[in-house]
Amino acid sequence: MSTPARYNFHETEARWQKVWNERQTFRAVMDRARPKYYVLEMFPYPSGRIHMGHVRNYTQGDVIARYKRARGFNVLHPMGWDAFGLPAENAAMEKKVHPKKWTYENIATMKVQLKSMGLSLDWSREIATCDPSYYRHQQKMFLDFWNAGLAYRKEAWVNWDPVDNTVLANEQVIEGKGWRTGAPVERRKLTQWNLKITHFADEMLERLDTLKRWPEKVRLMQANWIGKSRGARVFWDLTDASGADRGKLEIFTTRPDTLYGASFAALSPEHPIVAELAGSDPGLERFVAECRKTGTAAAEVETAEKVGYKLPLLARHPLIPGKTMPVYAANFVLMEYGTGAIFGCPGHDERDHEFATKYGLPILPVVAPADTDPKAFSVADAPFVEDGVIINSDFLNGLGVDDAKARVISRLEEMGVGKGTTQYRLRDWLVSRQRYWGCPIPAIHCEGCGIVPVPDKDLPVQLPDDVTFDRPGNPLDRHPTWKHVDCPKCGKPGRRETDTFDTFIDSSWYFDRFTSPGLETAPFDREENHYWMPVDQYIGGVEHAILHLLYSRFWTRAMRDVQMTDRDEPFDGLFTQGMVCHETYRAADGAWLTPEEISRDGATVVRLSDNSPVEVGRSEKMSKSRKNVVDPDQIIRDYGADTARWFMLSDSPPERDLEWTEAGVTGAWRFQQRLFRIASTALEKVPPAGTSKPASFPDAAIALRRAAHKAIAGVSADIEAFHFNKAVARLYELANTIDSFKAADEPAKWALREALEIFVRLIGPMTPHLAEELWQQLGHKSLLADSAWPQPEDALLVDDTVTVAVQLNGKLRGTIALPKDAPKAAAEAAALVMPELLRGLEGRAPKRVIVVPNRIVNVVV
RNA sequence: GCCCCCGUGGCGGAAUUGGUAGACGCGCCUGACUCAAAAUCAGGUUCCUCACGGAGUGUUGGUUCGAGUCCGACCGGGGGUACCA
Repeated sequence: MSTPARYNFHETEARWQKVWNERQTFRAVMDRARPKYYVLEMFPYPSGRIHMGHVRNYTQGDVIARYKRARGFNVLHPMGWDAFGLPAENAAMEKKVHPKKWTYENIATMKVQLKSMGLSLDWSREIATCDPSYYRHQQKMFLDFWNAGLAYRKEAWVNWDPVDNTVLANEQVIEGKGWRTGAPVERRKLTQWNLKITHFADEMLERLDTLKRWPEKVRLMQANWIGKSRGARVFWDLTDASGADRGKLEIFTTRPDTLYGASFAALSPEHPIVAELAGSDPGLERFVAECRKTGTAAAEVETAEKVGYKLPLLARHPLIPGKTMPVYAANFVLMEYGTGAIFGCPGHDERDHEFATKYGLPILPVVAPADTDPKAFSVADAPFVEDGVIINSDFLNGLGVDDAKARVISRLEEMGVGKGTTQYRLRDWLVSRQRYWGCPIPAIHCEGCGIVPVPDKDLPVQLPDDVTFDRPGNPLDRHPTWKHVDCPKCGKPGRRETDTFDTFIDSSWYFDRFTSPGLETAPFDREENHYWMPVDQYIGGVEHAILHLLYSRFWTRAMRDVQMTDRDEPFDGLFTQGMVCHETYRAADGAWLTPEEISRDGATVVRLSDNSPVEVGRSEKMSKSRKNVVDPDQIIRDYGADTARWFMLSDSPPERDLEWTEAGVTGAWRFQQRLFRIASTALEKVPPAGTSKPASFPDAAIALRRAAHKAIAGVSADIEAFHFNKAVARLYELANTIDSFKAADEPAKWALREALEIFVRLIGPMTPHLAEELWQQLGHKSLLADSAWPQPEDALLVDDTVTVAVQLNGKLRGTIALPKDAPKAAAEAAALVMPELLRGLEGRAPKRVIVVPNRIVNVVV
């Protein structure tokens, strides 16, 4: 036997990539006769180089794409670039390179890197969101939404990121800090563009239940973010100390059942009534200013004491004639939620209790635990927030909380002093950004006409190239000429809007654009879009559970409302993959070290440069700051794309974090080599392709055939269920079985070829280059990428003999081999003569014997 | 605080509907090959015990002929979210 050649992945991977490219194997064309399958991974931001997170994401998507393709689906698997964004501007400031140049150079680099992974992508559909041919349609859609009342400008308190010098949407503030910079956000009152995402709050919440192929976790996060709560709005008459009418106060509450326990009213410091009073009250003005200073960071909020400022007003209780209560401005009342005003019920709310205790306000219990004597029940020390029975509340006494809510709301409505309402936590999407490298907002400010849309004929509003980044702030704003345009309505000099769109708009419809990427006259062709959409399988990081995934659901509905599509949801199936982690290393001086800077010998780890000891830290998400990054380029160069892909899929379930280890990679690499060797050795024995099937097989060959056909069924099910690690384990098993198979006669050799062919087809989605190579060596002229997925023979999926466990009182005593579906009596008889069982029985007679066919016999004494 | 998820060998992780716990891989050990090493190949590898056997899926209690899986309480880890009235 000749020594098998070593597998040259360099040459092989490049060769097959070239073949796929030249034959345009993965080009997608609409074909109504075939079922479509749209596989999409979240497109990358062109930051410079791909990282391991990309490799994991795109490997998973590629497995699905290639698998579905083999199963006969017309697969669309495109790739593009989320190309607008702040890093390009930061690069411009630091490296004096234009954002456009920087972005396109990064795209070029990353495209080469992605191509080296051997992904089954249709590159002819590549798009970049910074291309005017893309964003012109975005501008047009925005104008349509504006026209339909889904976009508006409003002055409001907004989140300002002081590092990026721009406003942020609510979703982009994480624990009081900017999502990109981590800087504590400031509150500013500004006039900004908003999209009316709240218009769809209820629909988006309701439809979550129908997204069966989304992770439960993501649906839950979105539901919490939308935050629907039922309650009531209640109107309180305000008077001053003399009893003179001072208007009405509207509050929101989810606990109208506790209205009889009210002891004060509190307004947000930003409430209009407070603002008005502050004009003539310097003390109040100081209080409001003080509240504004307190940050919104989680730690600050938690420790901040509840403080109030008593206003010269009294509120009349809507249900208790003659009862009035004090009115405060209070720092814990938010202007953005409800009506910016509350009533305080200290007996049944933590915050109100703290506030009332501090200011000596009455604390009256109006709900008591069901089995407690109401007279003995006190909430002086702590509020009672659980369900119970209403007390001290006139017509509500004796009711449960839910009944009381319904009863009091109908009473309030009868009296005309309140109404039942639904409140959402979700707020409208603030989309203007005071930045250059984004899609210009197509609007013109005119002194006479107000804010005017840019006419269709003037679209796209293109970014000017000649901008400077020598100063902070928005380069568009200080551009000498760009913003000076005439009003399209009256022709007088106007001013162009210099804000650009939040880049999350760019990514809210790119999946639609992929269905007709070159179309100039519209964002997409209706028929193409109707054929390909929705995305059947979307894959990306869970960090977008709210941001991108919520915005995309909104944009899809907005397009529907302006009659562009008839679709409600963009993504039929969603999978969120885990992060790629790596150990961290620190030198004695505390400096982080890269994996290349260290050397490992058994348990000891030292620094390569000077052999000094290195402290090994826990595995964390790969990040530049901790230096625990491994460059995919390097891995692909040293081990090949197939090895990187195989390792990404083995071991860890795809939704969980994966720890990247050098040992794991070399293990994956050795397996590629071993496979090549197993196949090469076997190839010398097997009959040529197309040899007809023998009439019968020896037992060993039947066992091999069973193993191969079971692998088909198992791997298929595993891929469908995103259990790639289990599919990998099955493939190892099949490889081991093939490796140890001795093909003595012709039927056995035929079975060996069959098993090899099945194996090669099963690894096709995972290690496509090696599989394509072996497929060719097996004597096939056509591409594996164009071949159908193997079909298992049903007869080979079931065994004719099964191993049945025999237990004594539930403890395993041994196993017996029985024909499949043997009668219970036969199983029992076979078990009862087992020596291991008899020894355990010690002569006792069985009280009961439980037989589960094909599984277990349990003897009970 | 509230909501959700997860605790299985030295490690990553398997285990349809409750039915032989530890598949598969990594690591480690032994042996073969080699002057030697690497690579490769063969065997072993949950723990205790020489063995027979026993124990074992975070802890603890329960349901069941039988529990990693179901139920209760607790401990630990992770994620989401929050003065949301």
